[in-house]
Amino acid sequence: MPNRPNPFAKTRRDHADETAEDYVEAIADIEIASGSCRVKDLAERMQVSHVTVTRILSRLADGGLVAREPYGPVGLTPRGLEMAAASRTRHEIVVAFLERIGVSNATAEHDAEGMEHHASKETLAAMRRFLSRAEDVRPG
Amino acid sequence: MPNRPNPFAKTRRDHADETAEDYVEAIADIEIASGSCRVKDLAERMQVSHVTVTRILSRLADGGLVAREPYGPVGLTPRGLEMAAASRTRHEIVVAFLERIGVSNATAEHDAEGMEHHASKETLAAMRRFLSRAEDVRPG
DNA sequence: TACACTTTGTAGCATATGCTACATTCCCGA
DNA sequence: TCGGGAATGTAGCATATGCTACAAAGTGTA
Ligand SMILES: [Mn+2]
Ligand SMILES: [Mn+2]
Ligand SMILES: [Mn+2]
Ligand SMILES: [Mn+2]
Repeated sequence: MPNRPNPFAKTRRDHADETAEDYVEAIADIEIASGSCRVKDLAERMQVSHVTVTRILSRLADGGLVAREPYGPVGLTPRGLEMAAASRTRHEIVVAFLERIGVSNATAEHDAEGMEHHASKETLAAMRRFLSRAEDVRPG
Repeated sequence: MPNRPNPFAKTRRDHADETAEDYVEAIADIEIASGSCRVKDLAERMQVSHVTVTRILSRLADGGLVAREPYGPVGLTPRGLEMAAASRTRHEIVVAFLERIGVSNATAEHDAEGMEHHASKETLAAMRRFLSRAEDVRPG
């Protein structure tokens, strides 16, 4: 029953997972880019206050996705790492797909940030198929 | 500046418009399907309690999108009608597009309900182009 | 007409996510 | 080492969206 029979309820469920997915993905990104992730880095990335970040990180820590100690850097648990990897993969598929149908990179990044959370496995599979076919047809 | 320079902020803005867009679209749908739209119809459609619907309708009425009187049916103002038409058009484009890349109708309807709010003009234009081309290529 | 059922409204609670203002801690350079 | 700026934490407020429980209004049928 991945798709219970109401689109609006499904969208609400997608949104309930969205913050966790975006934050763990951002944490992984920032760790890779600059060695360690701080509250401040996330606040800048998300364009919210550090207060909002701190509260959300507490919840993610309670949920076993994030490792936190006061005034320390932000880390990911094994589960957080897993979710980050999956989120990044999905993000990349959606961005690549949008670009392939002719959307500019900037817009693709903007739209994908929201759309990615609503793309079901079936839709992601369709996007992947489309990308593969396009690669088959065009050389390089 | 339709795209201010942060994907997460853009996604939050998309979400801020989402409820209004979905509700006016639903109201228009229900009016067409059954002659008049009641609180109860919306609660069923959205799969939420009638309390949630009532509160949201009050806000939409304050915003000049919805016409309300106590215990009466739910109507749309001219602005509400406009928004409903635009929302429906966009919804149909996204659904048709997903189906065209091979997603089943049920999944397309589910995913589109969330994705539609994040599809920028540029992305919608790309989807439209894709649909037109596909129509050119395949007969019928 | 009267009563029962349905529908809508209201009170009050909960969670998630924003914010500013202020307190505390950390860290680096003098 | 210490003093000040940067980073983080906390208090308290706001909005949006969910809910249940109860109250009030509307509707149809006996
Ligand atoms: Mn995202
Ligand atoms: Mn969304
Ligand atoms: Mn929608
Ligand atoms: Mn819709």
